Amino acid sequence: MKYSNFFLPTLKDAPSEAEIVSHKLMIRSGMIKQSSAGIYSWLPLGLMVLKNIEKIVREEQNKVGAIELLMPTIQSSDLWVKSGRYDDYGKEMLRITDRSGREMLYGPTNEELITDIFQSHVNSHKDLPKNLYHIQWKFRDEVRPRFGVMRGREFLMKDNYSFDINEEEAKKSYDKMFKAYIKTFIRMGLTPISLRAETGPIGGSLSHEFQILAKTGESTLFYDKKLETLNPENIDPNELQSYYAAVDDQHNENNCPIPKENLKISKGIEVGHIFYFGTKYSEKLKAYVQDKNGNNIPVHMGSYGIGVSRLVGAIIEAYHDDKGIKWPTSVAPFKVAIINLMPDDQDCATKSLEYYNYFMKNKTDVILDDRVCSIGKKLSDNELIGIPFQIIIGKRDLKEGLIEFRNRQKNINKKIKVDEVINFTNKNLEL
RNA sequence: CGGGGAGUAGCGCAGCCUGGUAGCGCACCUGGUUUGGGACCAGGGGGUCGAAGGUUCGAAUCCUUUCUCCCCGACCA
Repeated sequence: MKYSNFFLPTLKDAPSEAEIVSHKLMIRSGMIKQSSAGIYSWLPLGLMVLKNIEKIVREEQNKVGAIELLMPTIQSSDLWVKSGRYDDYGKEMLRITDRSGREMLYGPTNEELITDIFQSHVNSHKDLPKNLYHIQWKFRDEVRPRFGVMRGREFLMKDNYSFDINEEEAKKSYDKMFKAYIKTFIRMGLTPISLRAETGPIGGSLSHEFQILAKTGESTLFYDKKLETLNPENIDPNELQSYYAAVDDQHNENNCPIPKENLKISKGIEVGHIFYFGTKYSEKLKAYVQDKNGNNIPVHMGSYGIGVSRLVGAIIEAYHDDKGIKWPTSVAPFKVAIINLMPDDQDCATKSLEYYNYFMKNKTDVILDDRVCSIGKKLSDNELIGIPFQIIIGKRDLKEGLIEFRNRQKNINKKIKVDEVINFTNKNLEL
């Protein structure tokens, strides 16, 4: 992508409505524009990141055998009446009446719909286990939306639902998801901390929430330091679940089960939540299968959510400095930025294009900053949008056969010979 | 939903107390000079002052109503 052809409206000052750093940076870097309280348009740069996160989530789900489908945003109220949640959900649920006076709603979650889909097609224990998911926009009419996309009313969520014959099998599905979640967040460059959680209105008996570490996080976490150094290739859910982790109001110094030297305290942001809730919905919505003996039994279910749009904000909370965003490479909108400081200079233009064409051909996400504007603006815009690897081409260095290479995350600036730029960048991309 | 704050140009703000028909910085447009950190000079465009009603010869400014947005709290992916 050439910057001059792109739509990337950066701002020097954030609008006064933005308070926390990720919200400010998302607005300043032209990722989102607020439409109304808790509802945002995703501008091209923001959408790219959202899609990258979505892709990682999808890949990790598919790897463990979850099957993607897509359910609607607008649902009819009748299934919710059956499950008993039409009244329970209260004002958080956005209710809509269609032209014939039917009561509809913008789905805040999808247990009812998925259970209905399941029950109408699955009748035998032989079809189990099943794990279905979708990535869809949800709406919860929060009393007080805030923190930009981290607590919007409209948000993109990956939610899946597992169906098993009994509790023991359901726990296996649960653990599989648990593991997939840890891997998903690690792939995004984050440090996930899993905590045993309250089940809340979704109900059930077993639940974990996943927080990621960020200095500016909302909750304070107390946890075993082993949770900080996980090897994604070698995750044992049961072992992880046995490690100590608690949010501040559950933590008690006096009966903390682990020694003080192993206890870490950090701020976190919740980005995922998983539940096992047994037969709560399957009984109400008649999701029964026949077991080996021909008995109709309700399936055991779990549900698993990842806040995809929230992750965009959360990652920024975890990775930024006073100049802007520092994207982890895996989710960055572009991996490489080629910054031509002097687009009017023939040599600079030629060199920039040469690199640009190379990366385009090699399918590396690359942006060429070919704008005619001051150097300061160019460099600060690129710092703001936080592309991990920046190749800076200017007349001064080029005369000496040099180019400046920057790693935004590691704060590394380095002069490199022009001929080595491509190899050097590729080497960095592999890390 | 309780408490607090704010709506004036795309963004950040001043003006309001003490009414006289709107201003600054950035951004934008034109021309020129610049070129390794948001550059400079000159010229220029853009606002029914959130909305409605009222007071007044006259309202951004005073009064009333209303809408929106933000912050703190209780609640959540």
